[in-house]
Amino acid sequence: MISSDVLGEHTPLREALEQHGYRFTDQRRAVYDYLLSTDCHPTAETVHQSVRESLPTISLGTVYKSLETLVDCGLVMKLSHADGSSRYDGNTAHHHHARCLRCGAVLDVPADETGDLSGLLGDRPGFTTTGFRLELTGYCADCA
Amino acid sequence: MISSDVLGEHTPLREALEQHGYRFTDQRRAVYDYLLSTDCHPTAETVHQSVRESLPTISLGTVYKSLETLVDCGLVMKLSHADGSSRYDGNTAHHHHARCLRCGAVLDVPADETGDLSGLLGDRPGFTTTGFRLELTGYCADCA
DNA sequence: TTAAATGCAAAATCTTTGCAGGCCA
DNA sequence: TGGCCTGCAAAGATTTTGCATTTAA
Repeated sequence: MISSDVLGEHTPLREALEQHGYRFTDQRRAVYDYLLSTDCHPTAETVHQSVRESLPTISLGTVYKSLETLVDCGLVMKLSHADGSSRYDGNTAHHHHARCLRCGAVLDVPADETGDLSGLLGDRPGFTTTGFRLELTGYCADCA
Repeated sequence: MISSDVLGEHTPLREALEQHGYRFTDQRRAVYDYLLSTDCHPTAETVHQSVRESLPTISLGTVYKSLETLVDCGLVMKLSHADGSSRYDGNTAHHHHARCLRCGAVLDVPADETGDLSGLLGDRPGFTTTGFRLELTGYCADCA
């Protein structure tokens, strides 16, 4: 297949994949592009349906494999919600999530809006903390 | 079935169930007792296997239904982790979780060990925060 | 050229649901 | 006694896996 990357637009993705020993493919690019293009936090199924608009032959299995590859490269975060479903987030800037208890929507919350939480990191008895995940719960503007 | 609750030991559970319009049953009691007895955060399957030691005929379906009932009563928390699996926690005191990135163990972290995070609550543009869930990630003592 | 990735479909998991019979209130 | 709850099994949903074919490097 002829890549549309002739102008070098996807160099960061290409380099991240190469660094982890993966190949650059149209499927992985399409999945990544879609995650970057949206603020929502789609399920694998949603990713599949959306990516099929530009790549009609991509299979759901490949979407799962591509997502796993991107997570392994650190380009994408895998989230899990209280309802147990897995969702994916292509926004790698440090941020948290706010989940509406009524409608289930998930919004991004920039880290600088929550104050300095770096005190959470470091050693405590029995556990060395290298990171954390924070999910705010409450009500979005529409449901408040 | 003859209840072993003749001494009133399970009054809190009984009252919580009644308050929400549910009946008190041996299956629900056994599931709840098991969650209170352990510090780990078991999956539904683990709950089933453990509860069967005292209640050999309980089915996995009933375990799922009992867990859902207990969650609805606010007696149990349903957790979901980055790996997508659902787990359950019978510790209702305010606490956070620390998940080991290597072995997957989940430890409880008392809220008073993480400093005051109450500043996270309240209104921000577009979202009213009523609570939050914090998961520390890092390495447990065995894996550090 | 060749090892890795894809597409497809089957399999494996995990969770929910429907129903006949049993049990709590 | 009446209606909720259980156990069972089947269905549904989600995710993984195996393999022949295709493709990136």
